[in-house]
Amino acid sequence: MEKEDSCIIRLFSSYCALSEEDRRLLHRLEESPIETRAGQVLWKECDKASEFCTISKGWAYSFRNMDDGSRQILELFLPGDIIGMREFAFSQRLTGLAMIDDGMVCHFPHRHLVDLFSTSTTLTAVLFAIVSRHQALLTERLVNLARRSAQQRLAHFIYEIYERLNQTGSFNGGHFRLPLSQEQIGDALGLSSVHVSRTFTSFRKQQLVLRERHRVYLPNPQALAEVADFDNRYLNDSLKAILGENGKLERQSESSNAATK
Amino acid sequence: MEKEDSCIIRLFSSYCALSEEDRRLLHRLEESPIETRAGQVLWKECDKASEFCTISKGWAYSFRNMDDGSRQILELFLPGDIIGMREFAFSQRLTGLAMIDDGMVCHFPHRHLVDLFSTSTTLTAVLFAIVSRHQALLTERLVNLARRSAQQRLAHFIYEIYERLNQTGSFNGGHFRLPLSQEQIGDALGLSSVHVSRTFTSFRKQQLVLRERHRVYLPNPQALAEVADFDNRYLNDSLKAILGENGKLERQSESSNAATK
DNA sequence: CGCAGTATTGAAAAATATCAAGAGGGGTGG
DNA sequence: CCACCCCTCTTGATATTTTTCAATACTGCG
Repeated sequence: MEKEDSCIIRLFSSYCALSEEDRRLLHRLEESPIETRAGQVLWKECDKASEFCTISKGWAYSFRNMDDGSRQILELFLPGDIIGMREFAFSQRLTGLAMIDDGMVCHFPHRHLVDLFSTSTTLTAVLFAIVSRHQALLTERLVNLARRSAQQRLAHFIYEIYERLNQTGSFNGGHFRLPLSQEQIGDALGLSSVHVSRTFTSFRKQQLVLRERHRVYLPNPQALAEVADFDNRYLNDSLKAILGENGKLERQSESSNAATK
Repeated sequence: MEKEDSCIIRLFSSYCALSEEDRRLLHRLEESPIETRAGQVLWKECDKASEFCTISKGWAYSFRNMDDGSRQILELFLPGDIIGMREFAFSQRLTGLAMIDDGMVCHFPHRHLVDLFSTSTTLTAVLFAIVSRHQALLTERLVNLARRSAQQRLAHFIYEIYERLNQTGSFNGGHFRLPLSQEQIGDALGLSSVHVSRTFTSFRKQQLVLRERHRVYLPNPQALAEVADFDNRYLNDSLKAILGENGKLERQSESSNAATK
């Protein structure tokens, strides 16, 4: 991995070794980076959907506004993520998308992906793996919302972010930035902001999570994972060699990601 | 669509016209049909994952057993669905899979899909569209669990099944079979079976849903959809022409599926 | 007929939401 | 530099929703 690699190339190459040609194809997906501002809404429900986008800087979330005025935050996107794959088969957006931070995104039309299907089997398979992992995240979130207490939900949410930041190497020191208000966290967890506050207070008393403004310290990540009933297979098993046996596809060395659990 | 078409060919051809070659490729995914019994567990969490499967008869669900002994049902699979795409990037199953009905399934290894990527751009794109639609279902379920009351959840759940059965032409007369116990419904909705029972009772009083054993009558589907705050775009918009502009891919006539909403 | 799984109903308990009031913090304009 | 304001967070009291426990009824089946 050369240092000039973009986020998306780093993402793909964590799954599989890429040819120069593959890199060139991927670069097409990041042709026109756009600066975005914190709070900016990139699209709303029901907007026309004909583009994906990649995020190379900042955090974003997808959301759904409900009839009763409440809001559900569905996914949290960190740098390197691909956004909008849900709507590949749809003509309209099913969820809105908003920036949390200032950041940088690149749009590209659905058609570029179809082009990619016909040019590189490797990239197609990797893309499929990425979608598959994304679905695993979504599934886990679903379990979290449906079956766990407020404490567990919040613990799971924070620990998942901690793990994802770890994976992309964005975690250093015992703390990280969590640029979400308690209201936004509540919207993500299906809880009222008041209850999120109470839960944070309780975590502070238990020395599980110390939150200060937008900075979070985890004195004992392992303990937090246990509270959350966190099983990190859905995050850490996704770099397996899908492609090993096919002649055209090379298995990548495993050095880039330590096996866990 | 010839009458000899299998479920999966019908599924794919609802997105896009298929060549003979495409059909032949798809047939490979249904080589070895296996009879299954009601209640049979096809795989459990943590089992090795190297196969997808298609379901051609009967209903199935994916589930997750929680540490506290409860269970979450994540997805409901009806005939024609492809199962296990979540684990394409994983070496282990993340959820179990169980049959509701007696039925028929066909297993095929992940590698067949990679082969398909390298042989047919059309099928690849359609597959992607199918995955995308599946993700839309999952997202909608998430919103349902996180943001709605028990009444709305149940209404949404039932109405979604009603719509899906309509789409595959499996709905006739004013009623359909819903072969799930109230406990299973609760497991799917994150509710206790007791509360599911109360909610059904309330629906009966409101003449929204009449449930008798495993048969469900909807005197007024529209009213049910309104209670559920149901927006059917996520089910009915997914057959758009993704592939129109690419030379190799033909847009299908729209006759097979009426536009809705 | 009896049995096992499933469904219903009531009463009490638990979890979470809502409402409301106040506290803290950071940016902005004077 | 200060005052003010807006936004976010905290905390308490109360209301609502859903769960749990328990008892009883129902249903299909051997």
